[in-house]
Amino acid sequence: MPAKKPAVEKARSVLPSGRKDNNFFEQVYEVARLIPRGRVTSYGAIAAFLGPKGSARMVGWAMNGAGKIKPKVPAHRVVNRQGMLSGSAHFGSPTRMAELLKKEKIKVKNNQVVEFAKHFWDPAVELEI
DNA sequence: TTGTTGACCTCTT
DNA sequence: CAAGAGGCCAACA
Repeated sequence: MPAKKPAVEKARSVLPSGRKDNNFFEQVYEVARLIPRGRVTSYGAIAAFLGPKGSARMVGWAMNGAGKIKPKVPAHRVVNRQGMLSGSAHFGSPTRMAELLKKEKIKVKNNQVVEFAKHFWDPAVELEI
Protein backbone atom coordinates (compact mmCIF):
# COMPACT_ATOMS: atom_id res chain seq x y z
CA MET A 1 0.00 0.00 0.00
CA PRO A 2 1.20 3.51 -0.77
CA ALA A 3 2.81 5.49 1.98
CA LYS A 4 0.77 8.03 3.87
CA LYS A 5 0.66 11.52 2.52
CA PRO A 6 2.18 14.60 4.18
CA ALA A 7 -1.34 15.78 4.90
CA VAL A 8 -0.69 14.59 8.41
CA GLU A 9 2.03 17.12 9.08
CA LYS A 10 0.14 19.76 7.21
CA ALA A 11 -2.99 19.23 9.27
CA ARG A 12 -0.97 19.17 12.46
CA SER A 13 0.65 22.42 11.48
CA VAL A 14 -2.67 24.17 11.24
CA LEU A 15 -4.25 22.42 14.16
CA PRO A 16 -5.20 24.54 17.17
CA SER A 17 -2.14 23.37 19.01
CA GLY A 18 -0.84 20.25 17.38
CA ARG A 19 -0.29 18.93 20.86
CA LYS A 20 -1.44 15.46 19.92
CA ASP A 21 -1.27 13.14 16.94
CA ASN A 22 -4.64 14.32 15.73
CA ASN A 23 -4.78 11.24 13.59
CA PHE A 24 -8.52 11.20 13.92
CA PHE A 25 -8.78 14.78 12.71
CA GLU A 26 -6.49 14.11 9.80
CA GLN A 27 -8.69 11.31 8.63
CA VAL A 28 -11.76 13.48 8.93
CA TYR A 29 -10.20 16.24 6.85
CA GLU A 30 -8.92 13.81 4.28
CA VAL A 31 -12.24 12.04 3.88
CA ALA A 32 -14.04 15.37 3.66
CA ARG A 33 -11.73 16.42 0.83
CA LEU A 34 -12.42 13.14 -0.97
CA ILE A 35 -16.12 13.89 -1.14
CA PRO A 36 -16.92 14.31 -4.84
CA ARG A 37 -18.67 17.42 -6.09
CA GLY A 38 -22.42 17.05 -5.85
CA ARG A 39 -22.22 14.47 -3.09
CA VAL A 40 -22.77 14.69 0.65
CA THR A 41 -22.00 12.55 3.67
CA SER A 42 -22.81 12.47 7.34
CA TYR A 43 -20.68 12.93 10.45
CA GLY A 44 -21.61 9.50 11.72
CA ALA A 45 -20.62 7.88 8.41
CA ILE A 46 -17.14 9.38 8.63
CA ALA A 47 -16.87 8.51 12.31
CA ALA A 48 -17.97 4.94 11.67
CA PHE A 49 -15.51 4.71 8.79
CA LEU A 50 -12.64 5.88 10.93
CA GLY A 51 -13.51 3.71 13.91
CA PRO A 52 -16.20 1.42 15.31
CA LYS A 53 -16.61 3.71 18.28
CA GLY A 54 -18.04 6.36 16.03
CA SER A 55 -17.35 9.57 17.82
CA ALA A 56 -19.57 11.55 15.53
CA ARG A 57 -19.27 14.60 17.76
CA MET A 58 -15.53 14.73 17.21
CA VAL A 59 -16.13 14.91 13.48
CA GLY A 60 -18.10 18.06 14.09
CA TRP A 61 -15.29 19.47 16.20
CA ALA A 62 -12.82 18.62 13.50
CA MET A 63 -14.96 20.50 11.01
CA ASN A 64 -14.86 23.45 13.35
CA GLY A 65 -11.34 24.10 12.13
CA ALA A 66 -12.08 23.07 8.56
CA GLY A 67 -12.20 26.68 7.39
CA LYS A 68 -8.88 27.42 9.09
CA ILE A 69 -6.84 24.69 7.50
CA LYS A 70 -5.57 24.12 4.02
CA PRO A 71 -6.41 22.91 1.57
CA LYS A 72 -9.90 24.12 2.12
CA VAL A 73 -12.18 21.39 3.44
CA PRO A 74 -15.65 21.14 1.87
CA ALA A 75 -17.40 21.07 5.21
CA HIS A 76 -20.57 22.12 3.43
CA ARG A 77 -20.71 18.60 1.98
CA VAL A 78 -20.91 17.14 5.47
CA VAL A 79 -24.31 17.09 7.13
CA ASN A 80 -26.02 15.15 9.88
CA ARG A 81 -27.85 11.84 9.53
CA GLN A 82 -31.08 13.58 8.66
CA GLY A 83 -29.43 15.57 5.90
CA MET A 84 -29.97 18.81 7.79
CA LEU A 85 -27.38 21.56 7.50
CA SER A 86 -26.72 21.61 11.21
CA GLY A 87 -23.39 23.33 10.64
CA SER A 88 -24.83 26.12 8.51
CA ALA A 89 -24.65 28.45 11.52
CA HIS A 90 -20.86 28.07 11.56
CA PHE A 91 -20.29 29.08 7.97
CA GLY A 92 -20.30 32.76 8.76
CA SER A 93 -23.71 33.11 7.19
CA PRO A 94 -26.73 30.90 7.86
CA THR A 95 -27.31 30.46 4.15
CA ARG A 96 -23.67 30.07 3.14
CA MET A 97 -23.74 26.29 3.35
CA ALA A 98 -27.04 26.04 1.51
CA GLU A 99 -25.75 28.26 -1.29
CA LEU A 100 -22.59 26.23 -1.62
CA LEU A 101 -24.62 23.04 -1.87
CA LYS A 102 -26.86 24.63 -4.47
CA LYS A 103 -23.77 25.35 -6.55
CA GLU A 104 -23.01 21.65 -6.26
CA LYS A 105 -26.32 20.96 -7.94
CA ILE A 106 -27.70 19.77 -4.61
CA LYS A 107 -31.23 20.83 -3.76
CA VAL A 108 -31.67 22.28 -0.30
CA LYS A 109 -34.99 22.92 1.36
CA ASN A 110 -35.36 24.36 4.83
CA ASN A 111 -31.70 23.74 5.63
CA GLN A 112 -32.27 20.16 4.59
CA VAL A 113 -30.75 18.27 1.66
CA VAL A 114 -33.36 16.99 -0.76
CA GLU A 115 -32.87 13.40 -1.91
CA PHE A 116 -30.19 13.09 0.74
CA ALA A 117 -30.03 9.30 0.39
CA LYS A 118 -29.45 9.82 -3.33
CA HIS A 119 -26.56 12.23 -2.86
CA PHE A 120 -25.23 10.33 0.11
CA TRP A 121 -21.56 9.45 -0.24
CA ASP A 122 -20.47 6.65 2.05
CA PRO A 123 -16.67 6.58 2.52
CA ALA A 124 -16.81 2.96 3.68
CA VAL A 125 -18.35 2.03 0.34
CA GLU A 126 -16.84 4.50 -2.11
CA LEU A 127 -13.37 4.08 -0.69
CA GLU A 128 -13.91 0.33 -0.46
CA ILE A 129 -11.97 -0.50 2.63
C1' DT B 1 -7.72 20.94 38.35
C1' DT B 2 -12.63 19.64 37.41
C1' DG B 3 -16.86 20.66 35.00
C1' DT B 4 -19.57 21.90 31.02
C1' DT B 5 -20.40 22.33 26.18
C1' DG B 6 -20.48 20.76 21.46
C1' DA B 7 -21.40 21.35 13.22
C1' DC B 8 -23.82 13.92 16.52
C1' DC B 9 -25.70 9.12 16.70
C1' DT B 10 -28.15 5.09 18.76
C1' DC B 11 -30.80 2.76 22.14
C1' DT B 12 -34.56 2.60 25.45
C1' DT B 13 -38.98 3.93 27.51
C1' DC C 1 -44.99 6.09 16.52
C1' DA C 2 -42.70 9.80 19.45
C1' DA C 3 -39.78 11.61 23.02
C1' DG C 4 -36.00 11.28 26.24
C1' DA C 5 -31.51 10.00 27.91
C1' DG C 6 -26.85 8.16 27.30
C1' DG C 7 -22.37 7.87 25.15
C1' DC C 8 -18.37 9.19 22.48
C1' DC C 9 -13.70 12.47 22.71
C1' DA C 10 -11.77 17.03 22.74
C1' DA C 11 -11.53 21.97 23.75
C1' DC C 12 -12.75 25.91 26.70
C1' DA C 13 -13.73 28.46 31.28
